[in-house]
Amino acid sequence: MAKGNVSLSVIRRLPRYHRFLRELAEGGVVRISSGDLSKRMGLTASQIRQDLNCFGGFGQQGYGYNVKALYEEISKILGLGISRKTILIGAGNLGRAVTQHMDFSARGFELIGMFDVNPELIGEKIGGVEIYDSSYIAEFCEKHHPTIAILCIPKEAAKELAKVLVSHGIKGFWNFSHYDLAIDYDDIAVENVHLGDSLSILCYRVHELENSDEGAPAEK
Amino acid sequence: MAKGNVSLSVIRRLPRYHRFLRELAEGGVVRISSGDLSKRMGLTASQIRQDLNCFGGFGQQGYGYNVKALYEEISKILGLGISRKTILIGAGNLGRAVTQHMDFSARGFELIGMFDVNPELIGEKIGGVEIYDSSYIAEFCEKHHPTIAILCIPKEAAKELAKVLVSHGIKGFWNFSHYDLAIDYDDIAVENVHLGDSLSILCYRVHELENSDEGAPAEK
DNA sequence: TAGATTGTTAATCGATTAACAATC
DNA sequence: TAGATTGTTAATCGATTAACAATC
Repeated sequence: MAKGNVSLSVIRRLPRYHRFLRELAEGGVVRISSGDLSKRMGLTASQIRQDLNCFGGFGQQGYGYNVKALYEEISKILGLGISRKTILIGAGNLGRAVTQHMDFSARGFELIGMFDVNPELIGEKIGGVEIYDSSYIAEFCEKHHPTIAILCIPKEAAKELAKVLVSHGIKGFWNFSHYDLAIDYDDIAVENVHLGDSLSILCYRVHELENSDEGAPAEK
Repeated sequence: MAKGNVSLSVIRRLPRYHRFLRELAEGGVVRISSGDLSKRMGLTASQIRQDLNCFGGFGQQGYGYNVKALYEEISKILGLGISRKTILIGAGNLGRAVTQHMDFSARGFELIGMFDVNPELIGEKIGGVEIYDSSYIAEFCEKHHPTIAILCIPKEAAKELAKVLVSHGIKGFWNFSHYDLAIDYDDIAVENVHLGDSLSILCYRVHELENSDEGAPAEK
């Protein structure tokens, strides 16, 4: 589907296109031009057309793009809807919240088990999914062959555990631990969610704003 | 402190430098060269020196960088440690998990109140911080003057609420709602955390990996 | 001093934007 | 047909990398 290698910049914009298109479709919009979409998204029309043409010519001259069709195309490009057995490791506050907050199944992630080292949590069910003892992970993987792991554990544990999980067939990590998983494996997909880094960036930007305000009149 | 305007690419790398330097300092490492750090972080030495020199010359020829001093400098650049009154809106699973999971005070965020529309939650305390009724937000802001808001609410609510919060003095948003806040305000700092987009990107990358595997021998 | 490593300038690379012929 | 808008090529812009003189 993709014409050659698509840059990370483009890929990172795809989910946002997908989101806007879904909203447009839900709002009953049938067709949209790159110009119109660019205004809504705060991008240039050129960029939108360039991005989409990495994957194919989905538009029509003089018409624009069919919202629903384009939405479906991007769904396919993203690989949404392909079912993938998923496990979550670390059923603490964050792990449980993520489980309850995200619609995993909408993106094809089928959560089949959660794991924790805390004996108090073991046996509990969150959204119908049982929490098992972490020592059972290897055996569980051999039995059920999950391919995705969500890591909500401290960084010390993550580093060691990642190796074990890879050796048991995990192909993708959604990593919430404060550890950059990507460095060690390049034949494995890793998406890091560094909430701490994100909060630090907010901090910088508020700080920056305060400094630029000093003396300078409010811009608008 | 900053020499002119620093690009977003550089800023987004700062928290990661900060994280690595803290770990090095904790590990007892006193000095480090850009070359050594580049290997650990998977960057080029050139990039590290370029990035740091946006803010000042923190190194010394022939020696490298003093780990602790550089860590402190980046802390200052990021504006960590400046106390900012913070409120959290939406004390559902995600909001409560974020509260318990993040060390807000380490970055100067002082959580002074949480808000929710769910009557069952009102009056409850999470980590010593009380959950109030959302209808009390405006009054609370007038009284306590928070400058940061963490949004853990549905996107419909976020759009409307953001306006209200801005009019009551909020300068920075940590936005977990599925809504791109940045478009409307550019004199306000916004850091969006789109967990759904992040999961979609993981989906794409796993998908891409599977496709590149087909036929091609395993790379390594 | 000699070796190491920075800060900084120049070269390269990649991503974004502009332009426009093709065409619905 | 005329107007609109794409797909795509070329131009620009910005970010990364390389190189090296300065200097600890």
